[in-house]
Amino acid sequence: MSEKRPTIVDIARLLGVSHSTVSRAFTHPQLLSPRTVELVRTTAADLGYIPNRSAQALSTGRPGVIGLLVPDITNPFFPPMIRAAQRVAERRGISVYIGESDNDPERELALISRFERQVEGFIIASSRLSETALRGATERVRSVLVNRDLAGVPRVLLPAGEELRRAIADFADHRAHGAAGLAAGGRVAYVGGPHRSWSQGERRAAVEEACREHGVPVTVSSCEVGTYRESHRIGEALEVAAGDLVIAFDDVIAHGLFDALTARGLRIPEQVMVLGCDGALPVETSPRLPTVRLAASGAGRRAAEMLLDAADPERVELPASLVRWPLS
Amino acid sequence: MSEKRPTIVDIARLLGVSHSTVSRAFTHPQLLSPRTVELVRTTAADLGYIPNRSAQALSTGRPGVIGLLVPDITNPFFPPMIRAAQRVAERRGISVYIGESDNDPERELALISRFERQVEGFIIASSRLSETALRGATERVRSVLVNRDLAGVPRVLLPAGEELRRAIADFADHRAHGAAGLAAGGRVAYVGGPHRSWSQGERRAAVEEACREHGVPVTVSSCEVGTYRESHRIGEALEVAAGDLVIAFDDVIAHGLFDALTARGLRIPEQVMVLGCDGALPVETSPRLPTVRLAASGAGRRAAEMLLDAADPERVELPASLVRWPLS
DNA sequence: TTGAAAGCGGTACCAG
DNA sequence: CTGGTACCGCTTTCAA
Repeated sequence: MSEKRPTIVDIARLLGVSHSTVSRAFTHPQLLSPRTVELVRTTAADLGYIPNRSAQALSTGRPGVIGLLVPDITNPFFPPMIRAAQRVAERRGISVYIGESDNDPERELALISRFERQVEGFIIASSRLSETALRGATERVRSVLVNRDLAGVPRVLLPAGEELRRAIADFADHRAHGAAGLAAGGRVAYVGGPHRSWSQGERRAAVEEACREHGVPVTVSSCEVGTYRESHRIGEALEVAAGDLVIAFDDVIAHGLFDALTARGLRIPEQVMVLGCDGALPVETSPRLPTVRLAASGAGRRAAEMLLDAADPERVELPASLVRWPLS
Repeated sequence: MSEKRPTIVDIARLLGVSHSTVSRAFTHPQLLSPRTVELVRTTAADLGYIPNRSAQALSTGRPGVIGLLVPDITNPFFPPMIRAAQRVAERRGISVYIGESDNDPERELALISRFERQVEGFIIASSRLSETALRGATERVRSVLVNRDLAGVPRVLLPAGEELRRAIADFADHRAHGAAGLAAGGRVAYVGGPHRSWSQGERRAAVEEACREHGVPVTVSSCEVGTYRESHRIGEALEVAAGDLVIAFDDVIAHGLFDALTARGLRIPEQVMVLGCDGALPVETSPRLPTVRLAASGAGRRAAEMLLDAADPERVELPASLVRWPLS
């Protein structure tokens, strides 16, 4: 396998032209006579010529690759983002290195220094780095952040706060009017995610603010790892009563809570409502859980475009949508 | 950002040695005096030297990258595989290009030709290519297949057949003894996946054979796209009665069927059992569905090792395990 | 044990 | 419009 593939020199020799001509036929065809371009291109195709990216990278200084860093590829939120970014890159002839930090800042930093020399830039999703570390990295390599709000660095944010506030407002409203089996004393229980991330802060703050504003009591707890299994355990002990609204950091946690609460005999959504976040699970439950659906694909696409088109709009927010919400 | 990073020439000049010496300090330290090696290495570290992979690739002819092709990155089966392969590659200083074919043979082929010149080899998971096309590709570039059984090409297989047979044997057994609410007339309904893949054939064949062998009537149908939504719709119309066993191609389909059947008033698993495959969902249902859990991570790891260590054992099967199965 | 020099496969500048 | 040539950063003979 892998016979020696033809280079521009082979093509040049075959055509009796200089290899610069062959190169130009691909990179600056305007400088050449249409006939020459045509000739070069067809023989190149005949020979099965494919440019050597390493050589191009070396001579242009542009590697033709971007790095995409995620904390956890098995979190269903990321694959759609990866896919979208990849599609954009592909259309521009650019490849994507995938790097997974495993939620570990050390590993994230290691990945960055491992790749920084080889890529045109990074898309760093849900970075676990400290502000200092992240700023240092982004100063060395062109980067676009996803779900991290660092002033001065291009970033795409998927805030869920607005929709969470809406949900809580609806909840407070129904509660006040004693509608639909909601007891007057209903509370909100927020179960946060495992990491200190921008999303974490944003969602929690929104929940707390909205509850304060609407005079709804709220309790806050957190996961350590964020798996279904763990949140199920949390749900077994969670202080919840009929009339409450349980808000989870994400859909996986929401599902664990949902199942645990159901097992405790609480009827959902009639007695207790469970609201998740992300909207990227490949499966649903029955009854289907409401969620704040985030534009993961949109974020991947936008981030890639910002990175590759070097566009300026440096802080982009993509709207979320509250779906399957029974109170609106 | 991106100041000019130091090259071996910078280090060489600083030390008053030739740049070949610097190069050797990294690639063939045995050839140098320990003092020189030490000297070069420390000043390299001081300067923050990072080798330029493109240059290395160009001069050695080895790109230091492998390509990992999957049909659908949002299918929860693949991320653990990607992660595992990535870890192995990383440990060897090799990066991973991720490519998604979107279940489209054309796209898969396009990705292959786009990458083949830039990678040391491919891991091709669940290829959708015809045998001819795939053989052509694997002749040009070193490749390891996952879940595709092409003689002569190194491959890692995750067969589910044995465990499916076991499940059906259990089912037939219980049915014969009229145990646990299983009506004597119970049947097996197999709902296949959307693609003609090796796994598809393997699972379906196993189900049909085992049913024939045990004298259990079986019906076979198929998904067109394989989403939760679609399989839910299929479940609404599926011909099922109390005492039946429903086997789905994967867990996503199983969940759709499960919810639809539950909505039809069938109690699961008391009246109807639903068995999935893969065991990679980030969430579970309640009651938790049994599944044939495949070693996705193991496959990623093995495939990467086979590719990078150029080892010979060319056909590897990784065992599956039937989990949460109520009849064993 | 080290240096000099020739590539690897392209790009891009300078002439003509 | 096209050819000649230097160069990108590193590896690898070949000599010394």
